[in-house]
Amino acid sequence: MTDFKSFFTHLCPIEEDNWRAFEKLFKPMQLKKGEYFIEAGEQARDIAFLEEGIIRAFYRNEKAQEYNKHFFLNPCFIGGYSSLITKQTNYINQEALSDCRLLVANYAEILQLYEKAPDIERGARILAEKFFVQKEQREVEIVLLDAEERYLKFQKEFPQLEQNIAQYHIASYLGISPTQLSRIRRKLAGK
Amino acid sequence: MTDFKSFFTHLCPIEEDNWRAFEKLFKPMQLKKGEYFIEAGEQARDIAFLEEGIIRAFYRNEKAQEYNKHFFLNPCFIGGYSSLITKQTNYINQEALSDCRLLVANYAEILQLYEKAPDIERGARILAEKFFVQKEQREVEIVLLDAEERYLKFQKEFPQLEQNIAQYHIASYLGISPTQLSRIRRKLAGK
DNA sequence: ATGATTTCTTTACCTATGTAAATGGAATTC
DNA sequence: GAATTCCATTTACATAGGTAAAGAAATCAT
Repeated sequence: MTDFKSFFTHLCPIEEDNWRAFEKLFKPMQLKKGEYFIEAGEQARDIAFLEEGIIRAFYRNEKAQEYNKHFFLNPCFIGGYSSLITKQTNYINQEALSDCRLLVANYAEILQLYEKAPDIERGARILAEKFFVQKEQREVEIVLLDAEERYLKFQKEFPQLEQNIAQYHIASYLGISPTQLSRIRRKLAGK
Repeated sequence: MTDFKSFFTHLCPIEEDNWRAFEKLFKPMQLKKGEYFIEAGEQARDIAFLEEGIIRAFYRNEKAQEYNKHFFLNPCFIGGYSSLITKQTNYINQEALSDCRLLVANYAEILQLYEKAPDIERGARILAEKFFVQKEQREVEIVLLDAEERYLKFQKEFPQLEQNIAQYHIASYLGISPTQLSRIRRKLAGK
C-alpha cells in the first residue's frame, strides 16, 4: 500500500526540507462508515489524503436525488476541489462507505507553501492535470457509452468494489435507476 | 477584445523577460471555416491561443456519430489537452466553425520553459485548475439537468452563439437529436 | 437569378428506461 | 433468536426521446 510520501514524491522530485514542511501541514483524522468528510452548502477549506478506506462523492439535485460522481479508493487525495480552487460554495458531498483513515490539511496553508517550495507547487500542477484528464475521460464515458458499457468499464476500473458497496450506489454512479441496473445484470448473467 | 498578454498575465504576475521567452514560442496561424486544428488518432503536440473565431471540440464514436464537447470562443487556449498531458493518442477533434486566427506553440518547449520561469508554470497550474473546474461543472450539467435546462444554460453561457452555428451542432452539444432540440425550441417558443 | 445542397421542423412509430409496487432474502438491531 | 430495516429483483405501465421520412426554408455555388 502506497504511503503519503511515496504517493506525492512519485509526482515529481521533492526536496526533503520541502517535503517535511508539506507533511507537517497534515493531521490524522478518522471517519466511520456513514460519516461525511465534506457536505454541500459551505466553502471547502480542507483537503485530505485518504490513507485507507472508500469514499463516495455525490451531488443532490433539488429533488434530493443523489448522483454518485466518483468513488475514492485509497491512496488518493479527496476534498471539494472546485470549491478550494474558486473559493465559492461547495456543492459536493463526500461520505465514507467504510471506516477511513485520512491526513487532513488546510488548503490556504498549502497555497502559502508554494512561495518557498516550487517543487510542491509543481506536484500540485501535475495533480490538477491528472484530475482534468480523469474528468475528461469520465465525460467521454457518460456521453459516448451506454449504461451496459459503463457498467463493464466500472467493473474494470474498480475491481472488487461492487462486492463492498450497495448496488444502488453503483446504479447512481452509472446514471441509471436500480431497476435498470438489475435488468442489465440479469442480461449479462444470461450470457 | 483581450489579447494574449492580457489574458495570460491576468492569471498571475509574470516577469517581463519570462513573458517574452514564453510569447516567442508562439507562431501565428490561420484556420478557415471547416478546417481542423487537431484530429483524433495521433498524439497532440501543439497548444494554441485562439485570438479570434469559434472552434468546436468533438469526439466520434465507433458509429462515426459526432458529439460536441465544447465550443471555444476567443480569447482562450485550445488543443488536445489530455493528450498533451498524458503523451498518449488524442481522441478529440477540433474544427473551426468560422475563420480563425491562432498563436500556436509546441507543448514540449513550454514544459522546458518551466525550469527557468516558475511564474509561467504557475500560470499553467492555474489554467489546469480552471479547466478542471469547467469540466466538473459540465459533468454536473450533463447528469443533473434535463435537455431543456441544458439548452437554457447553453444560451446563457454562449450568448449569440446559436445565431452563428448550425442547430444540429447545438443538439449534439446538449446530447440530444436535432429532432428533440426542435421539439424543445417549439415548446419554449410557445411560452 | 436559378438550381443544388444543407438545414430545420414536423410526424409517425418504436424502444429504452423510469416509477411504483410487490416480494423475498440479507443484514442489522434489540 | 426475533423483529425490523435494508437491499435486490421483477413486473406492469407510462413517458421521453431516437429514428426515418417528408416537406419547407435557408444557404451556397454557379
